[in-house]
Amino acid sequence: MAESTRKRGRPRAFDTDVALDRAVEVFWRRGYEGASLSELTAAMGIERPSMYAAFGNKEDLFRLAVARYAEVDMAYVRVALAQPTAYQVIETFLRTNADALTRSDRPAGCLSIQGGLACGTDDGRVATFLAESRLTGERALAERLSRAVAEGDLPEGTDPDRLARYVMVVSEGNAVHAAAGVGRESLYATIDLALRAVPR
Amino acid sequence: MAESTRKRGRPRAFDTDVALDRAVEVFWRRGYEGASLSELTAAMGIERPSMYAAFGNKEDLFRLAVARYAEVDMAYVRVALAQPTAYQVIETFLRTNADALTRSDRPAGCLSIQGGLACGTDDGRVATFLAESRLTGERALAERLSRAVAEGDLPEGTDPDRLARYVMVVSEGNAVHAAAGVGRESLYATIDLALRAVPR
DNA sequence: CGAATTGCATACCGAGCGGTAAATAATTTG
DNA sequence: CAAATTATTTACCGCTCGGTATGCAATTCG
Repeated sequence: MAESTRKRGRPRAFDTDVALDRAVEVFWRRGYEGASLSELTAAMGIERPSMYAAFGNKEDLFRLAVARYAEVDMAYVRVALAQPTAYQVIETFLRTNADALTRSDRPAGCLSIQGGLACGTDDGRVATFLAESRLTGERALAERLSRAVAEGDLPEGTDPDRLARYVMVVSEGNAVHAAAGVGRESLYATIDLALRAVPR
Repeated sequence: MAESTRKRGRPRAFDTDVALDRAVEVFWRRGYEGASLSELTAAMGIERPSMYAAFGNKEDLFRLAVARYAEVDMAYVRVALAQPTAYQVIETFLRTNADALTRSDRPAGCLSIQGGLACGTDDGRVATFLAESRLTGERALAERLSRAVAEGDLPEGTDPDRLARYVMVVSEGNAVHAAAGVGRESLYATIDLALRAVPR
């Protein structure tokens, strides 16, 4: 952010963003619980205490990883939301989402769903956090669609919340399929069908 | 199944199906990894060695639990597949699925998805198993829809595999939403929209 | 130059994990 | 009845988990 004024003490020997990207990948493949600190720190190229000093604890690291994921791997959402018409917003969102779910250089599927729908001993805090972060995306889409209704870009009486939820349902279902190995072209075919339900 | 001919040795002091139902619930709430043997056996009302003697190991127990889940908690699928028209098959499937995802006496969501999309050290065997079991359902639906195309119940040229996949995507997305606490009425609203994409 | 501050590496902690050995209890077979 | 068989109970195993105490290395401040 700001210019890094030289700090006292021994300088950090690794780049926190790079380390975070590595952590994203491990959490993505393994889920929150399935990712052990040993695998995480090995992938991040640092020792355990460095991770604790830099990021807090495992749960903190996961939340930061999800934030980084949203910034880097879900950049397509902002592009989609900027499309001129509601239909284009939805189509772009679903197709670029499918692309992201099936990138050959990334784990299949979506961190937000892979991360953990159900969890162990943490009283579901992680699952709740992920659900809320997905809901944030759903609300952003709903607001964009609401604007579209106001602008006459969607038929009068269209419920933007319901439409946004439907679009998210399709994207989440595609994420489940992608995690199971379904390929990009198949996801596209599903989207072709799903788009028939979008009012225009 | 068959009449239980008296067996030698000390008789089992618990009902395996009842115990399995309890295990289903724990796996459903916690996921495969999140469910510890301590919590499982406590819920099943038996000690650890009894579980190992009766079911094998944790992974075997999980597979049996999923089978039991398919038989008991997904009985609605068979009802849906038996509907007279393709549209009714799909609508019944999605609505009864939404009911199952939001039963007040059961965990929210779906064991097959909650169970674990990504897993830890087991090389994804559990995730693969769950994906295959979902695929079995998708194929059953595809076959039913294929018959519908042959019978002229769906427009000529309709691809039953794609349509089946779309329906499963909607049901899986709804499962993700349900796990996050979205209620039955909201799922119904999504289904109303989703059904607009179904050819008729 | 110290002195202070910060990060790194080794080695370790208690707890919980999945799984099991061994002794005992309940039943059928002869 | 005793022998054989099977289930249950208690206590335990080695391992890995997330997390940390401690001592050393690298840097800035005065």
